[in-house]
Amino acid sequence: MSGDIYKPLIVQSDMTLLLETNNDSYESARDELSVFAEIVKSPEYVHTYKMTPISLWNAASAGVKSADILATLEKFSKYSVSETVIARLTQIINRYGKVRICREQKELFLETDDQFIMAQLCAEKSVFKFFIDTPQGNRVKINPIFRGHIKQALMNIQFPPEDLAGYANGEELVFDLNLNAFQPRDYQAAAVRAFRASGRGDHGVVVLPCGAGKTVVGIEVMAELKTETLILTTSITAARQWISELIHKTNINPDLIGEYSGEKKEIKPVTVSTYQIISAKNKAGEQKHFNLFSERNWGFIIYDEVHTLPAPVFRITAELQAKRRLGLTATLVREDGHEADVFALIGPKRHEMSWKVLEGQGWIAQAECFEIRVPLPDELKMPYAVASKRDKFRVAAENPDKLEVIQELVAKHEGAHILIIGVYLEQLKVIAEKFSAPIITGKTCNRDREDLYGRFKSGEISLLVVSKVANFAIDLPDANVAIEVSGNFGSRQEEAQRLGRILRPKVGENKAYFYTLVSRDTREEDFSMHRQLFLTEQGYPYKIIGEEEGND
DNA sequence: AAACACGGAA
DNA sequence: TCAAATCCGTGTTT
Repeated sequence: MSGDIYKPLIVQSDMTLLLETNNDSYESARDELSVFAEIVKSPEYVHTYKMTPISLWNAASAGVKSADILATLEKFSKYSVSETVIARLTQIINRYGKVRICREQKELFLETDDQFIMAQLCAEKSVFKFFIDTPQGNRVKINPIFRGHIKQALMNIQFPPEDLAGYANGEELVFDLNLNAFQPRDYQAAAVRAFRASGRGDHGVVVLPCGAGKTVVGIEVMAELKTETLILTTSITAARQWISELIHKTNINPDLIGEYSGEKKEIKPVTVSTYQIISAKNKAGEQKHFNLFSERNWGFIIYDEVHTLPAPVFRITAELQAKRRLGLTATLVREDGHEADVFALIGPKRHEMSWKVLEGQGWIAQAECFEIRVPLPDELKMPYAVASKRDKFRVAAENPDKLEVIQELVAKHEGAHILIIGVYLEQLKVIAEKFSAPIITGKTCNRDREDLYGRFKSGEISLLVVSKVANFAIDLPDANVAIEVSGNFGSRQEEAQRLGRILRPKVGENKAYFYTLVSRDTREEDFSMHRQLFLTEQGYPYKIIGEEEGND
């Protein structure tokens, strides 16, 4: 355990990890650290990771032991790991599963092997208010109605429970996969196995990059469970995508598949709905559309894009703990810190596939990311300086000198399919005009959108300007170059989504390019850095261009 | 019925 | 932090 200053890692006693990026073992260290730590900062030479309770519990739920983590830290660390870190780490990891929820016939119990923990729970009002009996030895009867609430309460006091109480079986639905139409991929099958893992499985989250076929994972699980299923999505477009995938990839009679949305109110053995309609309230202010949950005996619930769950859906999910449930997402990070609710109410992360691994296997295109820093023109320096804090961002984002850079990039990638993505309509209109390219905004009607998508796909149009619709529309066509001219503050998942647009495998050279333009020495740089965190964690370094005067 | 327009929500 | 986008519900027109 003697120190070795040529290793890449420094483990600090506040549970943060500093990783040098220009070290030979940087990449293997990054891959191993991401199992139990989250990246928080990614400037050029040293990346900062943090071991949080949730990141550690996710690892613990996958069977990682504190000794494994310690071994990884020792393997990469310059100096021996401090006692404080070892103690804290072990303490957090060991808490996972110390408390279990178990079933005996129709009754639910909270169980622990440790009488001191039981004593502690009995002293915690937020927890003991759900007890419906006095503890017998190391277990206590709880009210099944509050299975979700008690899990949230236990999370709050840092005792993430392991839920072994099982599920109510839903109505049977017999069908098979249509294996003539598609071939399940190895990693999708691995995700299904990890989710189903006997005993503790059938609730939890699967993390897969955009374009890796998350719906296929959901459909494969459905084919194993063979029960009536409710699928919740973020938009109508996504809902319809699920429906058409289900029709294409299974032999379920299309009459048995329904859409429950603002337009249609079908409740069928397989029903696809949106989070919004579930969150809708009536005049009295209480949950409308609750019949969606009570009308049929669902055996399985799929949460698409689980990182976007709105608060009301968490409330409902808390009541649905006896249902099998699968969360799907490309990124578990939320800017609002509701990861704990996802962990408590949906379940732990069961499987994660990194973008880099998929890239290596050729399932997604190889991507190169660049951040190009464009100086503010002199005439905007004064307006920027005097602008209020919140206007500064807009001034920087709309830097007109970005136009020239776009020009260069477009020239460089002649013949490519180029997508220009931005937030501010005014700016986008100027760009569209300059390159006489069509523009798609929220106002563009569906017919025009489809027409433009079609012409872009066929190659008739090589340049398309899109606004925030790019974040929602999942039917955007393939492109191999994306230029981001302005982004939405620090949203990490937005960045991930946008990169996802260009990652679908390409014919010929399987490569894609992603450029993000920011004004140099402005607040835009800070936000841009935050957005990139997620991608850095996934192994996509940004090359920064234009840091010094006389850039290219 | 289906297609649209508008306001509210979060 | 903003601006722009979504969906839902209701009401009106074809």
